[in-house]
Amino acid sequence: MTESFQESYIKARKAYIESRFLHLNPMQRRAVMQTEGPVLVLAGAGSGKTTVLINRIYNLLEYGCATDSEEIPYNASEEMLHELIVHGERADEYASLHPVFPWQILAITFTNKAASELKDRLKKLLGDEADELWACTFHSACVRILRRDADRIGYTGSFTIYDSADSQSLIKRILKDFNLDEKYYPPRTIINMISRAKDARVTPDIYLQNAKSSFDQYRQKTGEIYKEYIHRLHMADAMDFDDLLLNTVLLLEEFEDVRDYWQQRFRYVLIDEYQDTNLLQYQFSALMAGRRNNICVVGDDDQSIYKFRGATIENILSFEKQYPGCRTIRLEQNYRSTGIILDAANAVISNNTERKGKKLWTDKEPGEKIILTVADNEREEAQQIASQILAGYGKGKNWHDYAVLYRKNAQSNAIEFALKRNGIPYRIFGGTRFFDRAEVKDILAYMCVVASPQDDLRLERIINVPPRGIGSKSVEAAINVAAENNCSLYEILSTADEYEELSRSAMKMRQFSGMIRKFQLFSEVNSIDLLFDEIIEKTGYIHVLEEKNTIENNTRIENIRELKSTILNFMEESDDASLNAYLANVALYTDLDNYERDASAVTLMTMHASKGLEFPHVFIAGMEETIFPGIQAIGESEEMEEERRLCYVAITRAMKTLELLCAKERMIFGRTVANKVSRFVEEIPEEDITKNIPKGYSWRERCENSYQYIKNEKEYDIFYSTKRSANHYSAFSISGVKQNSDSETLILAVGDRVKHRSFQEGVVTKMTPMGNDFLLEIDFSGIGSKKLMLRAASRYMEKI
DNA sequence: CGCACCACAATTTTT
DNA sequence: TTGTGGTGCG
Repeated sequence: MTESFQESYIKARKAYIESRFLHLNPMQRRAVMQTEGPVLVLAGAGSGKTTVLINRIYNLLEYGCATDSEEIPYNASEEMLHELIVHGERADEYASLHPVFPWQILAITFTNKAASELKDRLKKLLGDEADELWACTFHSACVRILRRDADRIGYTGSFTIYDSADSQSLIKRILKDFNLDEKYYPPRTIINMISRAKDARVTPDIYLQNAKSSFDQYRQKTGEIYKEYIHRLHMADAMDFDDLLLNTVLLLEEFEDVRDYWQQRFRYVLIDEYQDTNLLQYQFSALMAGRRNNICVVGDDDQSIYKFRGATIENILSFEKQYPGCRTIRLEQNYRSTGIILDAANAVISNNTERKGKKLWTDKEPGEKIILTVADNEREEAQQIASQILAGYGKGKNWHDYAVLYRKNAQSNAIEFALKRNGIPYRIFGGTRFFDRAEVKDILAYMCVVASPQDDLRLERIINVPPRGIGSKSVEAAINVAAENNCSLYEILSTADEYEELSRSAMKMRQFSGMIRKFQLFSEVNSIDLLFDEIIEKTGYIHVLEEKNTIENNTRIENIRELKSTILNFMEESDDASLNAYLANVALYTDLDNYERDASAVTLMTMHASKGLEFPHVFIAGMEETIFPGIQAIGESEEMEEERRLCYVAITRAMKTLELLCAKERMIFGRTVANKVSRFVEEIPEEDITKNIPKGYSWRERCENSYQYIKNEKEYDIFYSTKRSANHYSAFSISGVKQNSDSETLILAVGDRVKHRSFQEGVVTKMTPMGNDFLLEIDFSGIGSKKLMLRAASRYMEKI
């Protein structure tokens, strides 16, 4: 076989495969065909990222590494070459080189929704073969890996998963047992701190050591909580979200055979939304890609909006350094939006400094201008949206062509109300999630306890729900006994009459544990939907709700019915319909997964939730300083950049039209405030925008008389230093707001020392005007920085 | 023990 | 304005 034959074979093969991907643009095609080694795909919004992922996987399965290899089949012949050149019948076969089996591919996404969309699209392309492929989230991938070998690291294979609400109640429980005040140790803050520690791989012991050497009492306490938290999770055979990642990484690092197994298995690793990965997720990816280093990450640094939960943009910025020889591909052609929308998005994001730099372009028409509407208040803002949608619907648009995006969930109220009044069907995402509703959690808690009775946390939740006469005193006593005997609460309940201190409710406790026992036996021979029915029936849960025929109770019953339908759904779709499998699935399930693109309804969601979605017509409500960008970002350049990225994400959701709205005044916490129009609006080029502003309204004028608008850190500093030198004016005379007659609001300035009723002494480090009030940041010695509203906090503070 | 009412505090985004 | 957590009474 001559060398030139080999060359022409490779060439023909490549040309042939290329011809199979002609529906892609050249950059996309490169991303599909560079199969070997590390690849970084910087994919702008709407640049066909998912298409690339799908086609890349298709290419791997169909042609293996043929497009990125010098190797030719050992039996390559002139005939085969000819077949390739003329695209003959057997060309497909001859072009293929070491095709990949579906189970050798690991494709990681961030949301279940993205994962199932990937799967669905692959299924359409490949048929049932796609089922073998791992297209899942980090968390579910970790669960699968852990289920197999959890015993190596001290868990059983059927460990339970705690969602964030579970973690929070566990923290609260610990605080109680430690006799610590939730005010000093807000559970949320503690959870955040633990989460960060885990991500940085700081163990409780290291954490405590650090705290001790720096004589930090507060950190020492939180360290103890951290330690206890881990301990209790372990006792309950439970892992929280972070543990899933951490333990997987530990497992892979520690056990060579386990690592080998997975590295051997997965020839190709693909990671979506790489800009949102945290340290652990990076380590996980690196471990899985292992020796072959066939890792392809797809992401967009401009769309990194989850820094607050530990995502480090560094991962994507430094990918090229971490993987020398990496090949970088930029996808900048946008297939989603009109020229004007892209122009606006580019203009806004260009105000950020920390980015790789990328400019979206399109060959589409410029399209319609962006509209800015200034409404009188949030009610009118919502009404504007409703009217526009109604008008569009009248012209033949579908409800699902519309989306309303906002910064925070609280904004949805007014919009919901307006849509309701106008009879517009809508779907809302976020807010209290379905699986966070009390009734849903209750029923699931029953199922958890049936699956693993040592789950004290869930047991405690349902021990008296519905009421069965085991009050908090009795529960407390039983918990104490359990702690003394170092065993689970369930064990104590089932042997309650052996303990004197439980004599009063022993009967009821035994009845309860007997019922759980019966459920366990029941579930051994029955499917989960029947177990569900049995639990509802025997606990009388729905029955109790039915007794009071209130709207609330009816919606609760609805929710429980809905839960049943998710169970049935799960049983249909999953090949492992065991109780454990269901519970694991449920913990990782979010509302967004319910999202149906074609449901005939307007979509309401936060900008965060909208990532990855697209809509022909988009409204963004609340384009005001202090809302978007949020108050917390003003004056903080890093956070401001994140807000701006969020704005970029929101703008690029729109395909055809985009309307921005703001209100002259709006109610926040029962108070009317006037905000300045968002700086992001001003960053959009004049020529892209049509301003729909009431006569005689000038936001520029407003801004001069209002402290709602603080442009950057410098101005901010000047603002406060002037205030300070002005010798302690009342906050309210400063902001030009009438002082309350009964007000005993403190007169404060940055630098003042205060004494708070519960937090003791602290120093005011920051004052931010907010509505008719000020947001104070006070650094309390030992506790750290706290944010308080001046008006409210004045009653508990004095100046010292 | 359970329910109703009151007081207070708090404001972001979520796999 | 909203939600939560604590208290006091039946």
